[in-house]
Amino acid sequence: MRVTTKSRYGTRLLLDIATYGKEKPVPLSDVSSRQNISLKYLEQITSKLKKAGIIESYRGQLGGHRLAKSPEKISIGQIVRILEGSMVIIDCAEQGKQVCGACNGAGECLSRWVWIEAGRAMFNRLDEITIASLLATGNESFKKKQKKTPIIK
Amino acid sequence: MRVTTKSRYGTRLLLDIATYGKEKPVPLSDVSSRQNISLKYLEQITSKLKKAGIIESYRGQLGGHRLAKSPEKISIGQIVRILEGSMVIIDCAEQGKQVCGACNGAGECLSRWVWIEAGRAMFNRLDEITIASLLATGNESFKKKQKKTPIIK
DNA sequence: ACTTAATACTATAAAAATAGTAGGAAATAC
DNA sequence: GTATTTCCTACTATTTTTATAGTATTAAGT
Repeated sequence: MRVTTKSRYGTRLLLDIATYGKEKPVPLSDVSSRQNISLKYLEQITSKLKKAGIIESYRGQLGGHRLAKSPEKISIGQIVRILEGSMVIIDCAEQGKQVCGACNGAGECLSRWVWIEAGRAMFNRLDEITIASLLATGNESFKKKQKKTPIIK
Repeated sequence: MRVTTKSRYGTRLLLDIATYGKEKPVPLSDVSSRQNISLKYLEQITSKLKKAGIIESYRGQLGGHRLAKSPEKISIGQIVRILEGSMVIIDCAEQGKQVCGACNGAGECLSRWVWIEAGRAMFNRLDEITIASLLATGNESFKKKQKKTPIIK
């Protein structure tokens, strides 16, 4: 169980655009070299973010991407929902989807609720964190936590 | 991003054992037919749960598995930690693991904290839910919802 | 002792998801 | 017209997940 690179790269992409895109659109080639992420892969990510109204894009020379909303209004929860393939912890727990056949047997319906809860807890937290809050306060609160996590090698 | 079948089957397995294993050990063949999960796959899951001290196993005829702890002391968080391949949301956010190279670049260290938070929020919730609490609250409210519907594994 | 029913272990294979590439078309600035 | 950029679609490689298979071991019942 892990957040895929789409969400992780997407978050870094938006942090990058938020940081460097105040004056002018940020081209992906810049993001690619700063973040060390494949240009072509970034293109796929921006495509989704654009369709979802998170960023706006400009073609041609001097083109690039910028945030379509203020960083306060972009939560990590949104980003993950947009970029992650299967949104919630298990497919059949998603809204509107059919309940799985195993629900007939003992246990699955009980446990299905658990995964809904797990996803809810995670997204509740992720919805509290925004691009703005990350840029503003994330740096310091992170540095404190980082001391607790030993860096090996 | 999804919880794998290991955790989901594992939870159902333990619910099953908790339900049917009060008197005698529960053989996996029973669990397999009740839960409609491959016997061989269940064997792999029990192996991990046994090593982690969640269940105890008995070979031979009349053998099977039973809980090694009281159901109150088995949380879903534990189960997921034991059965899920990459425990936390991203590998490099796990305790004791090397921080990824991208942390040197802008953004990743900021965002890395996010995924740690996400995992923390999820596990905090999952640690509150136990096999016992599931069985206690679940039996009435969830068995009603069971319907015959398409199978999603 | 022999049969049966179970776990234990290790290896392998099939399927699905993830991660990344490739090539070219369209737009825009100079 | 050229350089730089997004846009779009398809493809491929890799990894992870999800099993299956086969054999060995253990214990109970007869």
